Amino acid sequence: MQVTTRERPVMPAVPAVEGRTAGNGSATSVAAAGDGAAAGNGGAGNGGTARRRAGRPSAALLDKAGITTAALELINRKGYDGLTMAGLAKELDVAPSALYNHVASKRDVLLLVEDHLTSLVDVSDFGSSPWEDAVRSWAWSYRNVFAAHTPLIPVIAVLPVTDAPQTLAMYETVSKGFLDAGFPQERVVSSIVAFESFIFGSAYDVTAPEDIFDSGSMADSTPHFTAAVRSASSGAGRPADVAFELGLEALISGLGALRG
Amino acid sequence: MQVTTRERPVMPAVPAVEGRTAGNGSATSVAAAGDGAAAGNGGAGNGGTARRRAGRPSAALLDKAGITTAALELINRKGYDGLTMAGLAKELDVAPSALYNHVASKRDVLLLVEDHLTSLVDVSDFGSSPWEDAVRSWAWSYRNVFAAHTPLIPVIAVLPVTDAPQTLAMYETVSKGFLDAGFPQERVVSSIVAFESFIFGSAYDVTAPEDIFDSGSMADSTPHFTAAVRSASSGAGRPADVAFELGLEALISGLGALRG
DNA sequence: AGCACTAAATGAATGTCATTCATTTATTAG
DNA sequence: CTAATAAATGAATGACATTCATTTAGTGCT
Repeated sequence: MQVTTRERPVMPAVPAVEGRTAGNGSATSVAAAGDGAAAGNGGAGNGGTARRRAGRPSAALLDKAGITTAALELINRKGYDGLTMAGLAKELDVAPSALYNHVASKRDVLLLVEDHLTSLVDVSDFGSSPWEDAVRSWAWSYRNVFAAHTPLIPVIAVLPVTDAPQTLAMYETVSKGFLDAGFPQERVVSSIVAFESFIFGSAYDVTAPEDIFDSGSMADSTPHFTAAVRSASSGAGRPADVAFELGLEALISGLGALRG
Repeated sequence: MQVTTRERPVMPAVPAVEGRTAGNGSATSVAAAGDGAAAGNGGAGNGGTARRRAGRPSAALLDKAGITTAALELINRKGYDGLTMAGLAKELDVAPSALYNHVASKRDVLLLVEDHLTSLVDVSDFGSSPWEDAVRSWAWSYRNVFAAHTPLIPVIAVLPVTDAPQTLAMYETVSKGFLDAGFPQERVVSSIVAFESFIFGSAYDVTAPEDIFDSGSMADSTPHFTAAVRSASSGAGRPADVAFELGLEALISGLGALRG
């Protein structure tokens, strides 16, 4: 079946030749999403573009870098619930199905975002500062970046690094830092994983509501816990930060002992 | 609008009086989902029950304990993707909308499951063993329980304990254990949170694919990391277990130092 | 006993999504 | 020049969670 009788007024539509060299191959290079320059579409300004004709446009409207940028923009503006394929398409002024010429699924979009965010993690102290200091700044930065992106954590945890070049680059830098600090080669990966596990878990804490430990009506039956919660509240700094600092320093001194 | 002309052959349907005392109040008691006895429905056997008549049945078909049990059964059989409200309803031989008389949302179902699982975490060593040993068995048990239920972690992390009595009970036991071991009251909650963060993060690791660190074609550009991955693979035990052990022992000795 | 109210079912929408498919148009390889 | 491929559109499709009107059964009050 499939009867599709439909007249549409043929409207020639503007030629739309933007001045940009085709350059950027799309399938081969694995998303060098670093610099946001690519895939313009200005964003603002085109309020009410005339409906685009069907068929391949002369210059591609989409590429991975542009999709990544738009996804981040959408996430920042509306949160992860607001990140829908339809919304992303609208942001890019494109039909939803067009996205599937560039990514295979929504998960792919999340991967692009994840890899971009990882490139924001600060690894600059490895090589220039003592191991303890380098790990400390890396860990705080890593936690801070992903605290605002916890929905990505389940994705990262199971993500083969092959699919995420920036992530792989971070591991390389950190691994070298651990090796140079005297870690035995067989322990490097396990140690990094231990730090990462703590970091991801701690990222969730940041998003927890203030009253998460309010025992409410059950306070009577949980005296020790209730008292501990109350006395903790006077401590300085956000609770999530206090716990992170505590655990991080414990890991740094505990794992640091593995060095030769 | 809403025209609903529809004849249905009136079929008396079996009286369905199951021998069980009504007992169990549903709204008041906050889910004592411990023993799975409640809300039978056998599971197997009733292949093709005659369609039930609309309207309130003489004996309630659903309660929180039954929903919890069925949800767990479904999760074990089909995973979290298989846990849908429709599927859960089918498991309980009930219309999907019936569930909403007992839970407000799917999230509520996840909360019931979470709280039940928490009751499976082993806290028995607190009070009977040295702090180090008690924490160790608690942490391993906690991680193992939730490794099979990582989709709950985002829920737990933001869950006010008020809504989860078993979870609160666990915190009470653990808090007392920390206090008895000599932890200053103001540090107890932060310390527990630090352990928990590590535990949740580590639960994800368990589910990671074997080849997660395979750097594939990028191996050349990541020599240190690639070498570290290779040399780690000869280590004993599952990688996730090795990392967990390493981090846990570091936390135990690091945080243990806080005691007076 | 009668009556209003509430609890617990059914069944039929609803609305939101991700994803797929046929079709159209443009570019590129042979 | 022609076949293949790439990149759009627009119209389904199929899961889902959730809501609503309706039906039936217990409960509390007078």
